[in-house]
Amino acid sequence: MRAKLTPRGKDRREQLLRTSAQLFAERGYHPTSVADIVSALGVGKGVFYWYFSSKEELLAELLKAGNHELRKRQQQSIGTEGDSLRRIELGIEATLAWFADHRDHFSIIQFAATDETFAPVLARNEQIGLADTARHLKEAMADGRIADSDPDMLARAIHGVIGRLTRDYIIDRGASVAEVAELAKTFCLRGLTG
Amino acid sequence: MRAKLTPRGKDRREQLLRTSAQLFAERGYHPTSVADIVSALGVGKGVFYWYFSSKEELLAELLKAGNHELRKRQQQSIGTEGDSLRRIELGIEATLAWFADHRDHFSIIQFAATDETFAPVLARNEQIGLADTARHLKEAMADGRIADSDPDMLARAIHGVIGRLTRDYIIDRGASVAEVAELAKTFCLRGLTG
Amino acid sequence: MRAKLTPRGKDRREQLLRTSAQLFAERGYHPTSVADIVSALGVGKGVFYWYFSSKEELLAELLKAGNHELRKRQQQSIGTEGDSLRRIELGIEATLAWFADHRDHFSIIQFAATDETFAPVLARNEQIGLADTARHLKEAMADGRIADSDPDMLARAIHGVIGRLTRDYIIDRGASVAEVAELAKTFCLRGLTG
Amino acid sequence: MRAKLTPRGKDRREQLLRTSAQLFAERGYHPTSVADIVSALGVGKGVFYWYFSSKEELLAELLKAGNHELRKRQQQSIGTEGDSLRRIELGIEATLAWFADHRDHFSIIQFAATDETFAPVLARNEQIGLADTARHLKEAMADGRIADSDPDMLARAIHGVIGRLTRDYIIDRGASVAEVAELAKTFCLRGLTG
DNA sequence: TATGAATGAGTCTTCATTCAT
DNA sequence: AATGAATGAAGACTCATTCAT
Repeated sequence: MRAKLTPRGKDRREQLLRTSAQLFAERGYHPTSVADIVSALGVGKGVFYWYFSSKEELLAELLKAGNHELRKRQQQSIGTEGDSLRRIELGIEATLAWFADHRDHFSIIQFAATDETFAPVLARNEQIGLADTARHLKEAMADGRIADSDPDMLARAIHGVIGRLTRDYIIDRGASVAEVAELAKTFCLRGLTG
Repeated sequence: MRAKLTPRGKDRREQLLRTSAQLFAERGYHPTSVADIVSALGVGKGVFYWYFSSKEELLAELLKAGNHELRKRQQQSIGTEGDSLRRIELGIEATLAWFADHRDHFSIIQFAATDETFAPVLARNEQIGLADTARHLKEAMADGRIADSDPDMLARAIHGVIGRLTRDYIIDRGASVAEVAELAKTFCLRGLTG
Repeated sequence: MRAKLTPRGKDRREQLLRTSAQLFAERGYHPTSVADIVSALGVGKGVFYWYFSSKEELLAELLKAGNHELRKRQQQSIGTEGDSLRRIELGIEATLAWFADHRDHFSIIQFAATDETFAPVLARNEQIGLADTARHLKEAMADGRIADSDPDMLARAIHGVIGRLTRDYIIDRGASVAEVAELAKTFCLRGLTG
Repeated sequence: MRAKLTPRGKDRREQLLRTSAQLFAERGYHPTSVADIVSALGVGKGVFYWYFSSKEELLAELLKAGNHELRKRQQQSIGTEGDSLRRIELGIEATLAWFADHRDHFSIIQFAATDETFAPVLARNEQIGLADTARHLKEAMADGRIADSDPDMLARAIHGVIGRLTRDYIIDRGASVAEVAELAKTFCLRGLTG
């Protein structure tokens, strides 16, 4: 991770990130060699190692950047909404919508989850997302909107629903976000409120 | 997949299956070499290939056998229970309990999901589980116990909850099955009935 | 090579020889494993090593036995023919005819020629065949039927013609022996007599 | 088959080709491992795979390049000779002479003939050589220099003679080209003209 | 910045042969 | 005589990474 990059250098870096993400999603991380990546861009192998110190670092970068974007989208979507449960609904929608636009990212996360190496990055990402959800849940409990219960476990249950429906419908079948979001919101909100 | 195996041969095969599952779960599939597996058993490399035609076949075998066992447990647990929603609850409990006893299997499934090679086996396994759940849901809808909705999508939502809580609590933290099952059942049942 | 074999034992040995020859011809010597051979016969691996001390020995056996048969056929064909040149013609015909009936053997010889291991057996076989031909040639020279020349080199030239036409027409295209023999005899006899 | 090679790269490629040819000829194709090849050059194993995608490809390359050279030599030797039969004689001589200078190549062809994998390349090479010879034969027939007969079969008979004498005298005994060519030419020309 | 070349440990798999029963 | 099981050396090939230019 060089500190200073010329504009051209930034472009190259972006190119590498984009191309890798695509290839990783298509073929998987291990089956995609550094040689594949650079040759897809028509450059020499040195280029890769000029911008990234290793293949692992690149994936970590991808993971971090993706999560950053996802969260931005969630926050934009939630905006200043005052209702805690409504915030959860908006978050669900935003998440599905973002993955619909960034399908590559899903498979990458999926893989990273099976490799100890990426546990730290992934854990941090998840922690952030869970904390967001849990915050809304705690507020809803404090307001008596939902019964008292373990907010962390509930947050994980909700993320489980989102993750599974995203994979099965958004990624695998290219279903419409609205349709899936509808069921996801209903199921989760009822699950919380009873 | 040799047709005839002497008792001794069956034992060896089981040993290989067990040992592999353990190593795959600990270090991951790729990082575990065939050499690691056989040397853990203190036998020659050829032994592996006497019982399995490839490392891939071994994993597929593990996947199939595991799912078979899981389903057996679910069926035993459900027994002749007549109430459709209660059957779902029993299924949730049985699943968490089985994974608590077979943590290795969870990481193996997780990995397999990231490798195209195993998509067919995995798809078949999932399909079976989903169909079981969807059947109960359809019955509940027919009986007016829950509102009409897409039973397949609901089944996947439920499996999403179970999968996530299993991973985060049963596998990662060794939490008690009862405790997790309690929340999972409540969340899912409310999610269905509103 | 066990000294005494029961009648049943002799059969087994023959079966092994026949099956091996066929498989070697179809797939090649190296690509055919001992496992392939015994499993084609539906017997255990021990059987193979009961009758042959090694895969190599089996091939050598095949080579020797085949050559023995070929020569028998040539001799039967030549019988008591008094004319030396006519004897060469009869030999050519008999050789083509024998290979037409034993195509497997041709590929086996072909392979053996590329492996140092079998050089001795092959050399011995060739030597015998060449000596037969050379004897007729010497007689023809002594009788003034053909010009004096190196009988060994001439014999090899004749064998070159036979070998090549056998491969290209008898083996590869299943051409009729008569047709090929016609040209072979004409070409060789003219080559000798001018 | 990398498209771009620096001068240094071209050298390496040539070295690999040369070294492999030598080792294949000495020990045979299968007994020569890629490890043997690279260690004979004192380089790492990856070098081999930088220039050739497989051991097979290397051999195919060798076969093609060799045949190309041989044919060049034949054409140079024949030049603008107008007499069809004389062209055949010149071709015979050139072939023996080329193999005398490239003995390695002979064993390589010999081996390749026993492995289905190389059948296509070999077939193409042979086809070219046979077509050349057959062309001269047809001309000779048209001119009434030799009797009408199957030109393809005759070409194969001639190649049979050349192949055999090359192997037995040029390769195995290092005999003088002139001496062998003399008999080969006489035998074949007489064989044709009667 | 970038390239082509090189490294070499590590992977899966094959197979002739031997052994215990 | 015969079987299923086991051995283990050897082979082709991959690939992240480094280096000389």
